[in-house]
Amino acid sequence: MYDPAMDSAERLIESTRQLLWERGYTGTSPKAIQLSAGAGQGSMYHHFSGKRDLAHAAIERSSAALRERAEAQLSGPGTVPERLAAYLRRQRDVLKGCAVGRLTQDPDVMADPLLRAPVEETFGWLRARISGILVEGVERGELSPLDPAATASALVAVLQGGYVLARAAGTPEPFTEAVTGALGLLSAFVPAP
Amino acid sequence: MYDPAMDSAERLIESTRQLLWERGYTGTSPKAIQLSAGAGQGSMYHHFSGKRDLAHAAIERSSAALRERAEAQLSGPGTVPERLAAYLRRQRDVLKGCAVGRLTQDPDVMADPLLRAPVEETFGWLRARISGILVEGVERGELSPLDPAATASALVAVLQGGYVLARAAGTPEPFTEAVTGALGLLSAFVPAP
DNA sequence: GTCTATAAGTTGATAGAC
DNA sequence: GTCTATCAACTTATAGAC
Repeated sequence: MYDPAMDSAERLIESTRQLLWERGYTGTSPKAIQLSAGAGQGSMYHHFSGKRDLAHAAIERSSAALRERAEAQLSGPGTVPERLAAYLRRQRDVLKGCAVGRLTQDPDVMADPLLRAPVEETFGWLRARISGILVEGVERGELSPLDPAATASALVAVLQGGYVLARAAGTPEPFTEAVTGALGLLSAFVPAP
Repeated sequence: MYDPAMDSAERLIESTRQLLWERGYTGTSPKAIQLSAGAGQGSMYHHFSGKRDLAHAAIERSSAALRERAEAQLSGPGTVPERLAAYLRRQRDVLKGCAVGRLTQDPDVMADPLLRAPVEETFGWLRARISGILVEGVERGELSPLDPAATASALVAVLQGGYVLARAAGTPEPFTEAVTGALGLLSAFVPAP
């Protein structure tokens, strides 16, 4: 993770982001962050008040990144079913899991309003965004009538649960399979051309 | 967790099971286990070789429990769609999450073949079991033809992802909503009576 | 079986020099 | 801004008494 092109504060945030992703909040020590960033204790405590402060910056960044990547696919060209398929089938580092979803399993993150807020907002936004797209699809006649909010939650859950199944299996295959299954079910709501 | 009706070894396993569920492997110390079980260090290291040994016993137990509860619903009465709905809608402590799925986020568990095996087996079994039930449903004419393996993975993913969304939101609602969405999509494959 | 003592290493910081 | 020293508490045991 050490990259001399970034300044210390930047390297510390990026290292924290990666370590939170891989090991969670409890599993990530200031020492490990400093080692990964190539920064000393003095540097870390100069730029940030402590582990919590660094984690906050890292979580905000991961949350923003998730939203940007999702929006890029969801606002793309094509019909609503095509846009949803593009989002679900997007290239992902499946075995690494979701940098934001992962944090929901960390009780210390969820117990801290400051750390928790970006996680809550991100999934709230994603479910609402996909629900809106489903409404759009029904209105345009690209989808048969369905419950938009419930279907949106199901689609987001398939991704988050797909990561769990893939990690359990040790291979990305169950993730891809779950996405295929979800799109197969959804295809029953796509009117014939 | 202290229950004088259980012996020390039993209380240690149950305490470990609960702590792994709530805080994960990294977040659970031998000291916390002993405190929760009302057992001393000597007792713990007499019955178990260490934290890993105790975690192994606890994970085996959680995995067996998940399979038993799932089988109870899945082998129940009714048509295939009814049995799947009964399983998906089963009463759950949603905000607590899944005791087995949670472990997939713990790198120390996934890196250890002994601790990882029960997790891998449990989800492998569950996906195969539901896939078999879907095959049964199609054969009986209770479901229109669909991809059984992919649909099974999608349904299990909806549950695991539902836990993630619920914890992110701080309320069980997104879990219930995701299940409703999944059953709504599946209902398009249930022939009219 | 359970208890207490001991210990080397880590955690998450603070203090003050440069 | 970054460095080194220091620190109290915790982690994950091991040893030996009872």
